[in-house]
Amino acid sequence: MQQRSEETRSKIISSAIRLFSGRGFNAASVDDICAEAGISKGAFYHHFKSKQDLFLSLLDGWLKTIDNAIEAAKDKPAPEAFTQIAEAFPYIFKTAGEGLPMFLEFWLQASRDETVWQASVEPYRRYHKYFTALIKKGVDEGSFVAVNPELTARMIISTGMGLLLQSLMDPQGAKWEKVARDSVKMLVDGMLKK
Amino acid sequence: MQQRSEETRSKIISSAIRLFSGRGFNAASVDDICAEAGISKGAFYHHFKSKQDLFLSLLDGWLKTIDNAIEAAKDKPAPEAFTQIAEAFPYIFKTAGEGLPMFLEFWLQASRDETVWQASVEPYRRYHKYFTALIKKGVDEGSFVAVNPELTARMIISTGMGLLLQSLMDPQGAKWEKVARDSVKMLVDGMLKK
DNA sequence: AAAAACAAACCAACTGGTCGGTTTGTTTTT
DNA sequence: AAAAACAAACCGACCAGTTGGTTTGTTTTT
Repeated sequence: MQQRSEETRSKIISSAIRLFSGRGFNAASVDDICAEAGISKGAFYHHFKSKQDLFLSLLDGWLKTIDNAIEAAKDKPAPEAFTQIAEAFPYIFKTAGEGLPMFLEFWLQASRDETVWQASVEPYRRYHKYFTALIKKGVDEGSFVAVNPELTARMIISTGMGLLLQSLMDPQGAKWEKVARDSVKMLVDGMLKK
Repeated sequence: MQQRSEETRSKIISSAIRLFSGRGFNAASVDDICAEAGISKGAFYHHFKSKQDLFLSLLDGWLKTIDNAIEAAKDKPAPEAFTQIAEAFPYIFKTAGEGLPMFLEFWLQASRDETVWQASVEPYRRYHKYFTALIKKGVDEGSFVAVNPELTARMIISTGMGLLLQSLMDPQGAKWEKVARDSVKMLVDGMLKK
């Protein structure tokens, strides 16, 4: 009963991730998603009340994986916490399927669709606050020099986003994961007390 | 006769920028663009042979403004060159019209459309090479410490892209321009020999 | 300088097709 | 028998692009 239902649902979700990230929300039709998942339109509308509903559900699941990664690094000293979160990034930003990044699609829709924006803006601000607090904590612990934590947090987030964007255009397998790791290392090293 | 023609063409272009950046390439229809520009579809297809042709034409113009900004900073010492390019960014990344960024739309289409990718990848690699060379030049001039120029260039580009992405979601007027300026300053300071 | 010819610029109606979404009735699975 | 999935048909809206005819400004002829 729930077994089959759950399987169908997850087939829809992984097909949707693949198509949304590959073609974009608008260009991927419900028909396409159903065809990819090998299910009927009826089944689709049994699980999601609309295409947008599906999208918001994907967004929700994705935000949860970020929260989990942050939660898992909660009690570590600041430099280790950054490193650990950086390690989790390649997974977070690839979500599932072919490993194509949904992230940009989430962001884009958030900038254009009021409902998606509403669902994203609070978590987004929370992440920025978290990174800022983590830097301040590093300063308090005596391991970081007193930089501008607000701005530095912004830049760390920016770097992650920018690298993802670049990897989107110029995909070269695991190479970008190394670049991401090296970048975080460089940023953290820059903050470390010599 | 050319007067009127040129005026129509520029009306199409500015409407297209507004709509593409506001809704995305797919969601903005040719009908919408014509309505916004206050011209007919016939006029549209007189000036551009397709919607994609219009898009490529916008991309081309945009890449030229970047080249110009880089060209203008050519002979300055490295730290000044970075600062000058950073100053030009707010203009480059806003293109025209309502000031909404077309950049993301260019990037997105490049990752999804072979033709757009072809038109973008060479300039993109050129910019990365340029920044790398600029950092090396700074090292040679004795003003920068010997960092990893390749990676640092990537990070500078990433930071710019990431900040733009953030500004897209959380628009607050000129605030992001200040953040961008401060970020470049921070990155350049980090490279400067103490 | 007026008239005629011309081509570029433009318009508005239309084409063939696809879209997301929904409904209806049937079959399979639990 | 209830839940889940299916297949097919339907719809009003919208899409990019085409067509054929009209306006506009310029050039040539008289």
